[in-house]
Amino acid sequence: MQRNTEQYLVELLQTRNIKPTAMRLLVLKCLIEADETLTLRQIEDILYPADRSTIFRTLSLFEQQHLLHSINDGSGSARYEVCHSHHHSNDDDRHPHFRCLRCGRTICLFEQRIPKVDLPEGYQVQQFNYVITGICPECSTGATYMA
Amino acid sequence: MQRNTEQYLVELLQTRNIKPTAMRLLVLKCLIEADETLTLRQIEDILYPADRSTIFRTLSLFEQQHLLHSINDGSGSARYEVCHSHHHSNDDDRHPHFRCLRCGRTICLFEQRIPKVDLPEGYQVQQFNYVITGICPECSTGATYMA
DNA sequence: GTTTATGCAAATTCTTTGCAATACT
DNA sequence: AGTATTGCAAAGAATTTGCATAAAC
Repeated sequence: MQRNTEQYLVELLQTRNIKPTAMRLLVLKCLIEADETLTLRQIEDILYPADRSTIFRTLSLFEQQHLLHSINDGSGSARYEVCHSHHHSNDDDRHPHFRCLRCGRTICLFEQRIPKVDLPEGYQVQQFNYVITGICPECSTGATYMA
Repeated sequence: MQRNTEQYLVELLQTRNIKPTAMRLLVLKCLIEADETLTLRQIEDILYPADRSTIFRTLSLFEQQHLLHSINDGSGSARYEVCHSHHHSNDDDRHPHFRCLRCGRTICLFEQRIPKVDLPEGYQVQQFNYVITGICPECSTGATYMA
């Protein structure tokens, strides 16, 4: 890892009160470099032979400290993505996601906002989750995307 | 099961080209009578001692025939709900769902529509999934709802 | 009698935890 | 030394499949 990249990651962890260990830096780097959401399994593969439960606990910690959020896209496994807003404990940077049924990727639709729904009186909202499923542009054109 | 209720269910299955067996009628009835989404586990409990894999295969068949859709609310298990629109193979009746973190229910917000997001060129959309998490009115008022 | 549906058992996959070993301060 | 982190192993939960039996056409 480049020294200045590492420095950036260290600082990112510190802003969330997370002690920057080697494993945590690796997991964070992995998530930041992916331009799509990753499953635990995918991270495990990328960081092989790192241990699954360590990665799992790292992800849980990150989520608890609002450094990442997990999304549930109906694929059967949770997917993780680093938060873009750096407003602490406020996950209002959330955008819709698109899950491609052909290539299996779940892509962040950064350009879009999740349109809010007006709820009746009495609901306390914590989070919005918006997932569109279908076929992504790469897979539509015949040139099936292979991750 | 009342005779006229049964007749209704039989017809509903037939409109989707599903042979109305006893098990299928029970699963369908169970889903229609619930005013919330149900997990496989919940259906299993309601229909005890019916077999899990039979229910599972029934649900898969129903979904494939667009008689129900499954939603993924981040709770760790898929939830099922009968389609309201009876337009064949068109799941455009979808509404947002609200998952209460306290009582665990996932409620259908029938009054709301899922606001559509404009996607860039090239995306083929099949489905929209919108889940809001938080605390439901019953649980907010202190009188925690117990299913 | 052939096809379809069901029930049982178990495999698979994903998630999560207990605990001992290691590293850090 | 004392606390926090990691690795291994395995428990738990949800989903899915193989196969033999039973039911339907």
